[in-house]
Amino acid sequence: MSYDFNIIEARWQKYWAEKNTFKAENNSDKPKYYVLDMFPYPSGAGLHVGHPLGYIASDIYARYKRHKGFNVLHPQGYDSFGLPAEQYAIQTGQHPAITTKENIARYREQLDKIGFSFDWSREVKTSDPNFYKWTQWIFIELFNSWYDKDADKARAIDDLETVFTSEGNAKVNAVCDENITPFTAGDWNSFSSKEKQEVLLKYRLTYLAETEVNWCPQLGTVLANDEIVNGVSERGGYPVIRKKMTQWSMRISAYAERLLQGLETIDWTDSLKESQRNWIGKSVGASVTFAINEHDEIIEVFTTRPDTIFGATFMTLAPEHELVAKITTPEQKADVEAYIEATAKRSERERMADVKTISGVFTGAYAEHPFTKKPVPIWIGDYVLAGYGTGAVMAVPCGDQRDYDFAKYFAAKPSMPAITNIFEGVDISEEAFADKEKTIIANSDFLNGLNYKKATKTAIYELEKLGQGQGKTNYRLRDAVFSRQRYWGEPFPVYYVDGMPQMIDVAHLPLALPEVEKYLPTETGEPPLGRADVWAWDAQKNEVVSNDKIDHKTVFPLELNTMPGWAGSSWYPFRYMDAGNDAEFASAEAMQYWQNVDLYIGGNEHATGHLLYSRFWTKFLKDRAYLTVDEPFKKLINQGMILGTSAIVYRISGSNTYVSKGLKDQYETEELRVDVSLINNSDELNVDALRKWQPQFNDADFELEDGKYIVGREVEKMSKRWFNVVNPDGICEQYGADSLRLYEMFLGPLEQAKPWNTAGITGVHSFLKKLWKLYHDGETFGVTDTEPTKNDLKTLHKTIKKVEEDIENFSFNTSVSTFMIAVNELTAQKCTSRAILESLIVLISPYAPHIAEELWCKLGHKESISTAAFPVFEEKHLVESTKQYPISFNGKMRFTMELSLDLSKDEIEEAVMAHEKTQEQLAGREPKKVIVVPGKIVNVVG
RNA sequence: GCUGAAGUGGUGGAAUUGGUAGACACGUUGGACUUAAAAUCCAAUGGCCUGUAAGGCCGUGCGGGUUCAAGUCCCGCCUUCAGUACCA
Repeated sequence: MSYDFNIIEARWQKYWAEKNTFKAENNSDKPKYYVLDMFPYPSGAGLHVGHPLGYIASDIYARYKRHKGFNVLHPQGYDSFGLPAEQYAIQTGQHPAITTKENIARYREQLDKIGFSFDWSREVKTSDPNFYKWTQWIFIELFNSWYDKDADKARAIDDLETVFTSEGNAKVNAVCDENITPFTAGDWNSFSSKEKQEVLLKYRLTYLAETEVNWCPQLGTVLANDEIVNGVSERGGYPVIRKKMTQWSMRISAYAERLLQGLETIDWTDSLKESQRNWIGKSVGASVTFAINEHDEIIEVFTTRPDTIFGATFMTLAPEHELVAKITTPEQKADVEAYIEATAKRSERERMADVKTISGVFTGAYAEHPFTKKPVPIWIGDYVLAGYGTGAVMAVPCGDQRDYDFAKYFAAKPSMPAITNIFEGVDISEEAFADKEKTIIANSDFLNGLNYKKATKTAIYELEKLGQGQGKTNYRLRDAVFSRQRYWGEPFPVYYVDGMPQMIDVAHLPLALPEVEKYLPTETGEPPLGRADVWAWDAQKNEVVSNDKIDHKTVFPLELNTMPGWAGSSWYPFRYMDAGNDAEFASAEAMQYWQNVDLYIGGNEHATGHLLYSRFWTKFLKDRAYLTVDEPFKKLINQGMILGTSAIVYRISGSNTYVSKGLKDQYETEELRVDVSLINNSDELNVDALRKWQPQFNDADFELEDGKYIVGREVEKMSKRWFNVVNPDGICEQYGADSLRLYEMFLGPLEQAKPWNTAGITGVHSFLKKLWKLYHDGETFGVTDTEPTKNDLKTLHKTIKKVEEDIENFSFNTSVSTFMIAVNELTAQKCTSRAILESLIVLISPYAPHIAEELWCKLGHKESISTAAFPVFEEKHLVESTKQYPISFNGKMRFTMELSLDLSKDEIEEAVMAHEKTQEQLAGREPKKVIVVPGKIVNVVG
C-alpha cells in the first residue's frame, strides 16, 4: 500500500471542514491560547510559497497547543480594503468588491490545500460592512474622547464639556492643539454652538486639522510617513510632495510615552522594539525661549543639552519658520528670500540625499542670550527641520557637530561669532565635543565645574527662575493622518453641518460605501466619493439620501474621504473573539476569556505601521473600558521572507541571440529575466519551452555551452515582474501539502530570510514515504501489539524531548531533522510496536497533519488526532548505566572512557588515573590534578 | 553615521549555550536492482599528508586574548543583510 498523499490530503481536509474540527469555543475548562497570523491582503496574484511560511509555523504551534490541552483560537481573515483592487477598478471599471471577492475565493482555495487548522467560522473581512461598522464605531469613540494628562488616559468628551461649563479650560491638562486660547466658564457658556464645537475639536482624539501632508499626485492620495520609502511612495515608487490639506488626524502622540513603556511588558524581538523606540523618538531636554532684540516676538527652541547654553553663539531657524519673515532686516531681505525660494524648490528627497552641503543665510536679527544678555545672531539654515521640535535651535558649535560645521562654514562672515569652548580640557579645533559622559562644563558662569547631569539640572532651574525655559520631553512621533482620497476604504460616519463634523448615530451604522460610476477623483479634485449621486445624510430620517436633496437644514453633505488601510487592521484581533456579534464589536465575556493574542506571527514590514497603530487603539479601547488588556500582542515573531531565485538569460545587444552564462563575457549583453519554471535543477534552460513562453523568443537563436543553455541566477524578492514566483499549488499536487509544510520549515530558521529552492523537497518527501513504510508491512498495515524494546523507547523519548523543546523555541527546522532520525532508527530497529508508533505520529502531526490523521485512523482511533494528548517525556528511558567521557590533557591528547554513571567525582578521578591508556598518555608527565565535572566531562591536567 | 542581526563544507543548515565541529537534508561519486530510465536501497563525501590501512596535521570571516578546553566568552578589525537618518 503506497503513500497516496493526494487522496489522503483531500480526505482529511474534507473531514476537518465537515466536522468543524478546529472550531474554538468561547468558554472551556481548558486554558486558552490565541495564535494569530497577520491576515493577508488578497491580491490578484494569489499566494506564493512565501506567504504560507508564517501560517505553517503558527499552525504547528496551534496544533501543538491543542495536543497540550489548550483551548486554541486560531482564526484567519482578510485585510480586504486596499489600493490594488481600486487601481484594478480604475483600469477595468470592475467594482473592487467583486475583485476582492474573487481574490478571497482564490486565497481560500489555496489555503485549504495546505491543511491549516483555522477556525473559519470566525473569518473576518475588513471590507465587510458588518466588520467596518465597528471600525466606524471606534472612530466615533475616538471622536468622543480626549486625553487627560492628569489621569494619563483617554476620557469621554462629555466630561470635558462639564469642566468647561463650570470652570473653563485653565485647569484642564490635556493633550491637544498647541494654540488653545484660555477661556473661563463664562466665556464658554457664551460661546455659540459652532464656537464650542471648534474648541472641542482641538481636544478630540481624532480631529480635523489643516495639516501639511505627504501628497502623492500619481496615486491621488495622501500617504502616512511609514508609507513613504526614500521620499517616494512605498507602492508604485511615485514622488511625494508636501501639501496643506484639511484632514482627519489621530492623536497618537498622546500615547507616545505609554507606547514606549508598554514595550517593556511584551515579548517581541529587540530589533522590533528598537524600531518602535526610534519611531517614537523620545528625547529629554528643555525648552528655552530667547527674546528677540527690537521685537516683541520670542523664539522657542528645544534642546537636549541645556547644560551647554553658555556655548550658544548663534541661533538657526528652519527656512519655513514663521518668524523668519517678521524678523528679517531690510538689508538681509533679498538674501533671505532668495534662500527660502531655493530651499522650497528642492524636494524633500533632494534635501535628504544631500546632507553634506551646508547652506544658510543671516536674517540680520539678534536674540538675547538668557544669561549673558549678549546679542546672538539669528540665522536660517535647512539643516534645521521645520517638522521637529520647534523648528529652531540654539546653536552650540562646540558641542554639536552640525552647529560646528555651520559655524566653520560661515566663519568668515562678521555675523557669525567665533566658537566658544565651554568644556574643560577639551580640544575643539577640529571637531565638536559631544560626549555627555565626559563633560565638565567651563567658561559658563554658575555652571562651571559641573558635569552634564548637574549642569542640566542647574541650567533648567535657572531658566525657570527667569521664566525663560523648563524641562521638556520631545517625541518624534507625529499625529497620524487618517484621511485617504480613495474609494475602496471605510467611509467616515461623518456629515457636516455648517462646516462642523457630526457623527452619525451608532444605531444607524454601518454607513455603507455608495456606488460610483468611476473610481477616480472628480474633475474638481474631490475624492472618488464626490462622484456618488446618493451620498448625503438625512439627519431626521437617519439615512443616506440623494445629493440633490441637500438643504443644509435636515439633509447634509457626507464626508468624502475614506479611512486608511490600517484602520481595520488596528483592531481585528478582537473581532475574532466574537466575530458574529451584531450588538458589540465583541462581547465582554468573549474578550474577558480570550484577553489578547498570545502569539502573533507576521512579516516585519509592519514594525512601525500596523504594530504601532494597533497598540494605540488597544490602549485607547482599554482607557474607555471596552477592553481589559493594554497590549494586543503578547509575543510576536517575524518570519523571514522567502525570496525568489530569478533566472537570467543574456541577449547579445541589438540581436535576438541569447548566450549561455559561461559565454556572456565574450559579448556585450543585456540581462532578461525569464520564468523560473523553464529552468531545471541544474540551472539549465528548457529552450523549447522558452520559445513557447513569450513571442519574442519564438525565433530566437541560442548559443549553448556543452549542449546546454545555462542561466544566471539572482536571489531577490518574489514578484510577478521578475517571473520568479513559485506558488504552493503545484508543490501540493506533486509532493503533497505535508511535504510542503515540512519543507518550508526545513528550509532554515523561521525568522531568517531565505531563497526558495525546490530541489531539496525530495528529502522531506522521501521522509514521509519512509514514515508511511514504518507503519506498513508491504501491502498491509504492520503495527503490532508487541512490547517496545529499550532502544525503541529511547528513540521515542529522545524525540519527544527534542520536539517539545524545538516547538517551544520556534526552532521548527531542527525538529524535522529529529523526525527523520527517529524514523531511520525505528526502521533499523524494525519497530512495529503500537505504543511507540502511536506516540510518534502525535509528535509529527502538527507538522504533517494529513498523514498523521490517516495513520491515526488506521491505528483504530475514531476521533481526530488533534484530540490526542502530546506524549509525556520520561527521563528514565534515556538514562544509561554508562556514559562516555571525553578526556583531554592540556587540550591535546584526547580519548573517551566509558564509566559507570553512579561514580562519584573521586571515583571517576581514580578510574581515569588507573586506566592503562591514561598511564600511557601521561608517560613522562606528572599530572597535577584531574578535573571532574560531574555528569559531564573529565579533564586531566598534566 | 547610528541601531539591529549575521558570517560554519559544493549548498540549505545542526551543535544540549564553554566540552569529540559539520547532525539532518540536498548535491556529487561509486555500487545494487533494471533492456533502459524513473523510483528504491547500500556506501563514500571539510581540506591536506603518508602507496593502502592505522595514524597525523589544518580547519567555524581576519588578528590577538582568557581557558585544561573557544564556532560559542573578551578586545580590535573586515564583510554582508535589514531598519533608520540633518531629531537639536
